[in-house]
Amino acid sequence: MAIRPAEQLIHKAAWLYYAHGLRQDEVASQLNISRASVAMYLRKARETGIVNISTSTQLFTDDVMARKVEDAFGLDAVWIAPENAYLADPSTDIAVLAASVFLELVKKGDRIGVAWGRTVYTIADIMSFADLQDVTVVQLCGNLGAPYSYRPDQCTMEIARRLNAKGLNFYAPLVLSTEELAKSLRAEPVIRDQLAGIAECDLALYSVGAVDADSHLVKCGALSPAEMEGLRSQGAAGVIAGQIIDARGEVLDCSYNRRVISAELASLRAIGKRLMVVQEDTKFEPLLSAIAGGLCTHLVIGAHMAGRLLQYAEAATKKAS
Amino acid sequence: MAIRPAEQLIHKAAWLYYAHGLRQDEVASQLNISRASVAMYLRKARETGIVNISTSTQLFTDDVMARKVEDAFGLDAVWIAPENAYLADPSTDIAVLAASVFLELVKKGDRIGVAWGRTVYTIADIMSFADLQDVTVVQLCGNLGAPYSYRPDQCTMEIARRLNAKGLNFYAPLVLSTEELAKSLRAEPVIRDQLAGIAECDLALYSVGAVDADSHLVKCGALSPAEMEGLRSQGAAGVIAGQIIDARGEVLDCSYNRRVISAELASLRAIGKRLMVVQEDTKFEPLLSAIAGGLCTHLVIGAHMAGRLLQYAEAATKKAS
DNA sequence: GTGCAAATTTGACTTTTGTCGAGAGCCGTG
DNA sequence: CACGGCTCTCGACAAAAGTCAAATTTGCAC
Repeated sequence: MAIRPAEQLIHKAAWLYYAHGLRQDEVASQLNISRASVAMYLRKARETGIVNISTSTQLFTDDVMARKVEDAFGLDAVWIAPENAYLADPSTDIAVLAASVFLELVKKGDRIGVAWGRTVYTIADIMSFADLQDVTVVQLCGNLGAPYSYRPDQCTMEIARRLNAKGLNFYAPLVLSTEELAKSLRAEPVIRDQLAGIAECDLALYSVGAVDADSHLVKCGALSPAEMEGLRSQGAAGVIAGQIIDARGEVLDCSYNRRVISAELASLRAIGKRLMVVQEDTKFEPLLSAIAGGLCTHLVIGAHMAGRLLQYAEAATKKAS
Repeated sequence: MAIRPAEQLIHKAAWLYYAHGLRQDEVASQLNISRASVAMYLRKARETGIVNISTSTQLFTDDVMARKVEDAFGLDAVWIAPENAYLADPSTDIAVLAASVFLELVKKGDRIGVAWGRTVYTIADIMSFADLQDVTVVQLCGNLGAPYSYRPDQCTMEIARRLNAKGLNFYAPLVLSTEELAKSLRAEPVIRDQLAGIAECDLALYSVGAVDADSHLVKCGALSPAEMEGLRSQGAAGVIAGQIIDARGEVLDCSYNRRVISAELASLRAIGKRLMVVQEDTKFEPLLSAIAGGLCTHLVIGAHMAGRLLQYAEAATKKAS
């Protein structure tokens, strides 16, 4: 990337202000520009990730509850957003925490898989900017053409933009009308390569969807409410990257799943750090399934959900003994 | 580390302010404290590394000159502080840059070797705070009892403090009066372990000293000006972690070196990232020696020094062809 | 060269933040 | 239980940073 003169100025201003600790007016006189310009440059510096301001998420993992959840479910790390203790809007709280955790987990040169959903998009939307080098963000599942603001490709691109990373989109629909077509499309070199590349990721970011009429799969028209209900009776327990999973966290054997273009669960499991973020309390069963299926090593949830998880784990232990 | 209630408050304030982007007065009303307290908590958050503000050092490596130096001397990365373009005090500029580079190179769980000198202490002094986990800072050489403000152990401890890391000091003098004593001391388990641990470091931070009467070795009384002059005529070209090196970057064969308790050069070379910082222009020859001896993979210097290095490299190439 | 649109820069104003001394609360000691 | 020393907190003021519309410069097509 060539260094444009404007960028040079932004960098100089940021350097003098943040690294040397000069005041804005001092920076202004150093660079022979007005202080107002300095203020503007500094904003740009923050927005481009030249300057990074990050808050430690330590305290959210240090939580006793977080430790217990880790132990009970064998997870690598758990962060718990203390509900209603902080903000009026609790779901934002989880997203903000998730974004920080995400940025803490990303390393230079990483390959990152990103799925789709309201949760993921919310995270992308509030995530602060960073200047990671050689980071690639890959889309984990096909696109949904629906006029939704948080389409899979948008989630991917927005996160890539925030990280100053390369975004690798998936130019295929999430779900096709026949199994044959899906099979042929998966065999296409472009698609095949993309799918194969998923297992090479270092970090995945996704949420889990519920199997009900509120699901995005229904809202975007991929499935009708009736079909969804049918799948549920067949054992559908959650939605991961556009695919239906059962209670064990395995792909449900159904026509819909065979028509989907998305990351194989085996590929997802091959990713070292699988960060799952769950905002809604209604996603308790889906989350349990995802954990059961080993689809999550790092977890960000709210205090209430954590409570339910622990309660469940305790009950299971008692029954076992 | 148990979480003290005060720390909890600091963390909450920092979280609301930096992660959620609330204003100080909003944070204050959320936490039911005065805005003045919030301001104070935020300062503490910055000072303890709960909040991290870092500026990308990208532009200093992107420099064409930096690339040329990298290529000419086979270094992994070079950062060049543009002299007098930025600040009144050019040496501060180098130290600020070095501190940023250092923080960029440190990773969680790292073991870091730190040597000693005015340069290193300056860096420690202006380095911003961070909250690295499981980081250990080890002292690379014995202590100098002299009443200097930048003793080896102080450099180590200060950096450890800033990083919230564990500091491992070296409880031995840098130089002893007889070779026998030095040898016995090196064989002591405590010392031996410390010396052995140096090769396990992931990152080293040091500068190189000049062989003249201004050297700290002279100022601290480890060597007399006359002795120093004598060493110079024996081929002394620089000082690394209290040891005298020759122009090839090898330990000079002399009594002084045999009386020193410090990291073996072989151990230093075993460290993956060796960050060398040179402020003074007078340290041209010492720097060349250090580079020749493979004691430096990452380099932070000023523009003037960079120019001299390139000039030298060019001349060497011409002579060779 | 000229004219026009877009981007950049600035001064003046408002809002937000930093600081400091005074006062309140706390704790061990005599 | 009164005392001094200590830390923590707050209100009020001063300093610094953010914002916006107007002015200026820049880039570009004609």
